Amino acid sequence: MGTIDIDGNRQEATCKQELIAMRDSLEILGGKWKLMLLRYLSNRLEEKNNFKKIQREIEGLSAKMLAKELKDLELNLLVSRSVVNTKPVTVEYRITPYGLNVLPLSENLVQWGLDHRAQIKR
Amino acid sequence: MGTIDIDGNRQEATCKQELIAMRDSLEILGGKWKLMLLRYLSNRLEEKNNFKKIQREIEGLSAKMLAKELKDLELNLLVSRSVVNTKPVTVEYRITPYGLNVLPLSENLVQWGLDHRAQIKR
DNA sequence: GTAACCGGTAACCTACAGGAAACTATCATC
DNA sequence: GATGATAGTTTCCTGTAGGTTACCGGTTAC
Repeated sequence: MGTIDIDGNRQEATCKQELIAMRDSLEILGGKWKLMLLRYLSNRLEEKNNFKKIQREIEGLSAKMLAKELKDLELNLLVSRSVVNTKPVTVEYRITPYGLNVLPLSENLVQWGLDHRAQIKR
Repeated sequence: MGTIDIDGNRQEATCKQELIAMRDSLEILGGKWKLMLLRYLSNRLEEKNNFKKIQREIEGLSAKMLAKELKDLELNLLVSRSVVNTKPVTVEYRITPYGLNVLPLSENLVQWGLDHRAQIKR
């Protein structure tokens, strides 16, 4: 029945889990291009987003990084990849319904960044 | 009166600014210890948070990194540093009122991390 | 047959983040 | 005058994120 020890441990565990969760988020979303890709895809739900098209439209993004970031996002179920039987073969990337959950977070980051820039200018 | 060109440019600029703002946020808050430090300080508003005390209580955090992260946070007005005339001299770090604005964002990251861990387990 | 498109991969390189350990300087205590 | 506390700094080292360039295998169009 909740000795100080047990409560202490439980609270500490929860706190550690929170920190782990926070690092998870930063690790999974924190690459140079990941959030940018998710925002890009979320703005183009109706389009066919092929590998080359994405690379062409996001300036500075190399094939290697694009492939890697997309793989990471796919592993985390945030993006889906499907090969289409066109000639030559094309691959379509889409943000998943689950991936759309990242958008509020991304909006918060944008907002904080904008506010902060204003704050620092003072 | 809003030609296509003007609207197009305005929208593009806004979009770019959003991406810049997002990267700003990740850069400023994205170090290994920064958000952790802010959470730590926000949980100890009543205490005197000296350098050594912080270092002792956050496991794995070296003096070098602590000094660096605190400096960065101070530059961004998120943390305040004040030297106290004790013997030997002590330094008190506090999260600023402005710094408290980061907490909702941090909570969102924690929540997303927790949710995501649950999602991946399935 | 050769040039151009697709979706990548492989090899190499650099810069920076971050860790470990030793060191500095000041003051207090014993 | 040695020990230990304060708050850092300095030096050295390593791992990795990310960029550059070249390349591959398949298909179509000229």
